[in-house]
Amino acid sequence: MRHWLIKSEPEVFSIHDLARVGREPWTGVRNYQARNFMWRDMQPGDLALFYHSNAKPPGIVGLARVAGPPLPDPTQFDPASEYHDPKSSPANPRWWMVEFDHVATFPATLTLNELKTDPLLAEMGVCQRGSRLSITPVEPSQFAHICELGGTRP
DNA sequence: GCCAACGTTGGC
DNA sequence: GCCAACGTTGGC
Repeated sequence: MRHWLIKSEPEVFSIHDLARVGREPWTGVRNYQARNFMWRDMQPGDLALFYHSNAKPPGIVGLARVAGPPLPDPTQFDPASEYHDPKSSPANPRWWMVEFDHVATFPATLTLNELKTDPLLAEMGVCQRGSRLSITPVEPSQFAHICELGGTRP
């Protein structure tokens, strides 16, 4: 099993929204690197850290699980969607997504500042200056450490 | 609101 | 294929 970190702006979609709906299609990713993670590398059952970006404070707020295989992101075919891609077609989809299930909500945010000041976590992608990728792989040891700090068992 | 980082676009 | 311009992300 691999481990991941997924970013979401809580004003758009928060860990509480995920807890409420239970399962959410991760639509709207329009970066090839992040797409490849979902399309090629994620397996059903993989666990992900749920990260709130553009939040006060930013940080990890819970856990999610990859619910199934990659699917074509339907928003790419919808002319009314802000994620519409006229260069894509249902016969040859360009953008893929997975669905995430809610696993846990941390009792408190594990803040970016805490991640950066922890020697075991400071190397994580999300801690690096200028990191903008919305999906990044996480080392199993880092994942386990974060679950412990977050007071949560996956 | 500022701005560094980085991806994308498009002229050549 | 190069690279300047531009747009977006996201912490601060």
